[in-house]
Amino acid sequence: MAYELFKNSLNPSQLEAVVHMDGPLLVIAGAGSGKTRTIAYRVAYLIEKGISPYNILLLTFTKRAASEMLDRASSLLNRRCKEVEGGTFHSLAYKILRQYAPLLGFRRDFSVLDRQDMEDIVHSLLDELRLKEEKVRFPKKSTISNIISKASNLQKGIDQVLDLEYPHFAHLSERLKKLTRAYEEYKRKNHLMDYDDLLKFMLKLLEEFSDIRGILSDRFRYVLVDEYQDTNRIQAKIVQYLAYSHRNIMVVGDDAQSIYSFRGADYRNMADFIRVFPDAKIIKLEQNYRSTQPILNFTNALINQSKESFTKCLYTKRSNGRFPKLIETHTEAEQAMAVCRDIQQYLSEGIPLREMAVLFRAAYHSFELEVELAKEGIPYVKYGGFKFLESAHIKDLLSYLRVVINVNDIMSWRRILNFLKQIGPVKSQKIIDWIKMDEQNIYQLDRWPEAKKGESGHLKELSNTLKKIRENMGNPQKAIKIAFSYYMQFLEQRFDDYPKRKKELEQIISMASRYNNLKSFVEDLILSPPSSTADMDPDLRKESLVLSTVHSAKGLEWSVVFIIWAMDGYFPSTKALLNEQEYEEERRLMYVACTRARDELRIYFPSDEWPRASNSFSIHSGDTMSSFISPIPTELYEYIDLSGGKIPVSHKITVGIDGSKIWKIGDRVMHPAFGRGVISKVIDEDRIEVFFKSVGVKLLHLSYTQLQKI
DNA sequence: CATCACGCTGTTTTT
DNA sequence: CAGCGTGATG
Repeated sequence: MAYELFKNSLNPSQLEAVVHMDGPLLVIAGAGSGKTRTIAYRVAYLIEKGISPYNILLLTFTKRAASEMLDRASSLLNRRCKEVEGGTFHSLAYKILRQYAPLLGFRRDFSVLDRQDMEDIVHSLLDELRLKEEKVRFPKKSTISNIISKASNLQKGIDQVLDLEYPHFAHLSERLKKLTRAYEEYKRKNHLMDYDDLLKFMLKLLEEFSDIRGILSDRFRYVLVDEYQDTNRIQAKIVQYLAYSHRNIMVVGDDAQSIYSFRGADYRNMADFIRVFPDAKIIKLEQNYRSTQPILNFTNALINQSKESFTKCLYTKRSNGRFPKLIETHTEAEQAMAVCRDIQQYLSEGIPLREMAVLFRAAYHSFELEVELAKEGIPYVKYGGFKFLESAHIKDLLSYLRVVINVNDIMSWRRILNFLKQIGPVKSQKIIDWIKMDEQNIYQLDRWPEAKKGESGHLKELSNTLKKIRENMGNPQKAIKIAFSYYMQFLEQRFDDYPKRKKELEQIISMASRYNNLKSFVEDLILSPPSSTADMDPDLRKESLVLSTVHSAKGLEWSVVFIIWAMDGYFPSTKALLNEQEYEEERRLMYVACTRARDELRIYFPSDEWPRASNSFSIHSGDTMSSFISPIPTELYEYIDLSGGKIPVSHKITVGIDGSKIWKIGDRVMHPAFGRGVISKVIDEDRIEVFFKSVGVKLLHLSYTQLQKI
């Protein structure tokens, strides 16, 4: 029955992927080639063939992607499709480790650290270990966390990561290694896992415990993995272990769309798949159902500039359509105005707002546009950038719930104790230690032996609140309300803009009504945080324009896509000097952004901001927009000049004797890796010596005259 | 030991 | 421009 039904709605390649039953399968699926559709149909097909949803595992990149596919499958077949185990690698790992963590020496109720928690720990360990010396500058805690995280994700040593990506910190390798060890130790001692640990320990579990491997592999008899090009080695291995007893594994991906290398993703996993499973069936999906041919011609040309060779070239039957437009404006402000005006134009042609999106590389690139949209009264929702859930007030509020759920949640304790008057990091730690001696202490915090007069009152109030939350574990909404009314006092003194934050907290409270158990509510929020307020309130998206980073826009599509591509806003960052690898990544980002458009593609760039204009010079002409565009045949797009013809002339930048490029802006001399420097000596017209405090290094640079001109 | 004020620094992307 | 670290003050 299913076969008959599906035959008419799928093309031959898709159908082949859908009805494939046992054995490894690699689907190379270009953008817009019906990947989601294929997976959804396959889930429905398997279930229709009598496979229990319980035995199917669907791994995706976001929770949203998983539920979309399962929704679709269930509308094809029936509601049973929703019972399929689906979600991110991280959420699966969490679920499984919740059960088996004791085998690895963790408590079952370990808690999960987000990035900020990780940085906080790194920070306090840094002080504790006295690793910082006065003379030598240490990387920021966020940089350190990046290094540690990357090493974990790549399964490499700190040394290797430093060599590869942070050569300017290579001399700190010993200290960073010591710090990393301390961090690992701290997490173990306090039963904490960060995001990377979830994957790492899941793999360890599968590697070292053959019985668990057996149990899990038997349970997940059909494993489907989406966006395989964005998995890292650990994830690839996890998949292999999960499939080891049956080899019923399907991976779907597109090597040209791999944009997560910064977190260790390796598109070569695609090629490796064939090596690991030499008998894998390979299916290519090259027909695009999304974009018009002019848009595809443009994107094909864009990605074919790449040194890497990709496995497919997209084509479509939608042969008509307008050409992509390249719109050059003078400044970013003019760009924002141009975008707004064009949005109004499309609106007047009858295209609804929800069919339009503006995409960009980094969250802050849309700031100016957001101002303009507000002025024009165009409603929008924004995806990407900092998470709603990561904002301090929300983490604060959740902390009260988290400690009730799990007394060992150190990070939450630190937060909420710190709010109390006269209690800072040191006393907090003492109280936490005291709580650890007897968990019941949390409901009688005022009995803390070292409490001073003023403190015990506050502690008692906190205890009472926690007690009331505990009594309402079965009613999350009420529990949060209790936490909320207690927390209000701190909210007001902590934030000037508290009315806005209060509203956001109320939004969280309203979300809680969908749950009947406090624990599952909080766990859901931690492991799949909403990426914008729109995720919590679907109505918001109905009549709004979408603004999104390219990363958050993956898997979505719109009729009209506006891309605003700036290299930087404030001043030329190190990003302006791209090395080949970064440039490659930049191009893929642009490619992914372009392929989201069904009918209209408009790419805007401000010539003045490439990089910033006024006191400006352009870095290498090869690094600017024109380098994306110039290799693309001009007959593939339409160029619109709103810049008044004022395209800045590129200057070549000085090259230091170490081969590095530096540039000067105002009174600052910038180096791509070392950051800001000061001119310590002017040797002659052509040579200067620059001192970089960040690394304590002096560099000799040529062509001072060039710098001065700038 | 907590808190506040000032000055320096340096710009992504996500689970 | 905002977040961070430092150092002085209570």
